[in-house]
Amino acid sequence: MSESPSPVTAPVWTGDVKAARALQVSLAKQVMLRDAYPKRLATVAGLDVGFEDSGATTRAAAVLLDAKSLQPLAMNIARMPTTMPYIPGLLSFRELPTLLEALNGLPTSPDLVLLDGHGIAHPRRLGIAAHFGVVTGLPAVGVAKKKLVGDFAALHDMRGAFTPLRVPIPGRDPGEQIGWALRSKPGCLPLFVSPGHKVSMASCAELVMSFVTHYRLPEPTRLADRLASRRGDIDIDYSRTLPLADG
DNA sequence: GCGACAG
DNA sequence: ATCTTGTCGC
Repeated sequence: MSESPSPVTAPVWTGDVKAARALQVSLAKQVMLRDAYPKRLATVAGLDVGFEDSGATTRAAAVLLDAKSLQPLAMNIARMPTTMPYIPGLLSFRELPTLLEALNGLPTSPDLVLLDGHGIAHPRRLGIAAHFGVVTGLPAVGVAKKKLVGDFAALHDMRGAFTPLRVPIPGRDPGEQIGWALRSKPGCLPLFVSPGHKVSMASCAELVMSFVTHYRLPEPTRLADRLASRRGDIDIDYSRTLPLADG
């Protein structure tokens, strides 16, 4: 017998916090912490969410970039009615449905996805990037601007410096590492990077740094953030977009 | 009880 | 996240 392919299903908010947390514990077991993405990345996507109508509408932005030049190749915006409030630890139930719709609107599937929020650096090891990865099967990394859980030592104020983000474990001294505090830009607060799916702890920090130019945020997430928050537009390099049916 | 708390 | 003035530094 062959395994039934896991359906790409967005999480459904039923109002039951206990049930949502139980589902997270279950899905967290499906997270793959190994580098399972193309050695030579062709494309990388950035995903982020913003709100309209005072929060009544959830707006998700997806940007596809050339992994080498970091030039935008395509973008897509999706909107859905907001169905639940923000609850720390349950962010994916609020934003994932719209993010998946934005992703599906891209012309091609990316080799890697960067999301605004945490990967496994989460109370139950299933932040939005991990949840996204398990649900789509795509390699994903979480890039958060603030920590949700864990502690980290002082970090050098040098571009690219990173130190482990750990969570205590009764008994052992160096607790469990759940991610990294990354100084993507000197003089700026660090970013919190953690594996989402099919990406290893050992490589995720440097992987994210490979997408950072001179801003605090890596290009995929920075551009998606601008579109999601309508803080400006981005220039798509249509000359490199694969032609569709009739042009 | 008190502090923490992605977006 | 969103709102929104003032301020620091290259």
